[in-house]
Amino acid sequence: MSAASPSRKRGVKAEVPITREAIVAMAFRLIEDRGLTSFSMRSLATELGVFPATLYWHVGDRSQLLGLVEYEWIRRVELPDEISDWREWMMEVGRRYRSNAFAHPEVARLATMERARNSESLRIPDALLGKLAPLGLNDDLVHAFNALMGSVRGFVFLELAPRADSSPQEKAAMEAELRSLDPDEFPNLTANFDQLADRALSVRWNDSADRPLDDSFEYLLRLLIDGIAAQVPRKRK
Amino acid sequence: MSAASPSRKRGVKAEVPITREAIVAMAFRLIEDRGLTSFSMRSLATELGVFPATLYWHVGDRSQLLGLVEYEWIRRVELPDEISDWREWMMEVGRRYRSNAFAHPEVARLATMERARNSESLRIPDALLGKLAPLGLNDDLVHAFNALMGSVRGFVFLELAPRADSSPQEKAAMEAELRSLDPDEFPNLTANFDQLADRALSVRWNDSADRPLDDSFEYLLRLLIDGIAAQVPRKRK
DNA sequence: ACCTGAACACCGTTCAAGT
DNA sequence: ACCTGAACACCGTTCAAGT
Repeated sequence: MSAASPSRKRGVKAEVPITREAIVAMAFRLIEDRGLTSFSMRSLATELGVFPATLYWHVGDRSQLLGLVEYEWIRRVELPDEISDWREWMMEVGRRYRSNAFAHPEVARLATMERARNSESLRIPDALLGKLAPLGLNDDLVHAFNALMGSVRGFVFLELAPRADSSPQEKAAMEAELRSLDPDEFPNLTANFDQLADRALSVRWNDSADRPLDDSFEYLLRLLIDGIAAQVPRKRK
Repeated sequence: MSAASPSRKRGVKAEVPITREAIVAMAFRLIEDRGLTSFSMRSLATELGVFPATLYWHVGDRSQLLGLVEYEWIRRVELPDEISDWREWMMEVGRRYRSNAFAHPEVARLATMERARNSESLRIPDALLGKLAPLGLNDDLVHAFNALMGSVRGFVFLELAPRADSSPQEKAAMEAELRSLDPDEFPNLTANFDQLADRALSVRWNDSADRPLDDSFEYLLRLLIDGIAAQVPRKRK
């Protein structure tokens, strides 16, 4: 149980060749299937039919491996080069980033939490900058960039956050707690409860996978992009 | 080394009385001083001169304890009840939330990552809703709420993220890497590098504590709040 | 009620040794 | 070059037993 099943003899190569790519692919699968918290180097090794130390030879250590998994995730986001209008382009990039996050929520959370230091992760920032720079925002260029990057990535991260520990009956307990808030302590939440129920951050009990905040995300993108557009001197609307 | 120093005898009370509050306060301090990653139930117990099992009697388990630490953190944000204008009120709440995060960055990261299920954490959402609801946004009420909550919390979280592993020479390596980006692969980043250097998400090497993105945060708040204001029917500007 | 002491089932990482 | 086997220094959590 502590290692490969038909335990190999010393120095004998594994039956399936252990490559860097195979390790990363399996790590991606395990994180997504069993959750980031229950992922471990040891369980990964067991799954590959190999001893833990083998992994260290191929991928350095745990945090380097997670960096490779991150890379594998962000790589999946394709840029919509066919869209010429900068506003539509940004909307679409936002949507694709978010779609990719929902397709692999556990890895997405990982990718937001750790610093993405791979230069591949600069592909999207570079493209975004390519759209922002020609607008003539001057000193606000960096702020528009930060506002977009921070809001979009941050929003999606918060959307995904509760996935962590939502057991069957935890949900019910949470719903009951939210439904029975004290109107004296939380007058506004209780007064507007029907509108918010399971549709607002901090007022949800289901996974975002079940009831995503699609419309709120679109609203946010519009707010940001229209706001930036309003500051563009007078080139195109 | 594995427990209290002058090792007490069985059943003898600790010299310093171990209360729930004392445990939470010490956990807060340890997380902030030594970082979230190196915090453990065992080190906390040692620091309190007590055996690990003692903690479990008082605070349940690790995740419940972290919930209490979270609560202790968010509690510190005071709402600016003296401000009547809703736009200024929201700007100020955003600033205070962010200030509190910078005052305790490690705990702030924790509080964003875990689900804050304490009802105290609904104090700010309730107050925000109290300002948004009278604006007459109708169906957009929930979206404006989500856009504000998600952007602000998400932005600050991303600002704080790289704190995790910034050693002395890691910074220099990162700066060097960013400064020597390939202009063919990243034409826009390299062309606008001076404007972005150490001031943009994904293009930083110093801690946000050293060079915070103050202006970008203000810009984001303005974008959001002005955007919402533009959709207010015609009550107040 | 409150705490000890030991145990259980895990971790990440290192390293000499094998082939 | 690549992998084993064992070891080191940790974890979170449980539980009978003590007072």
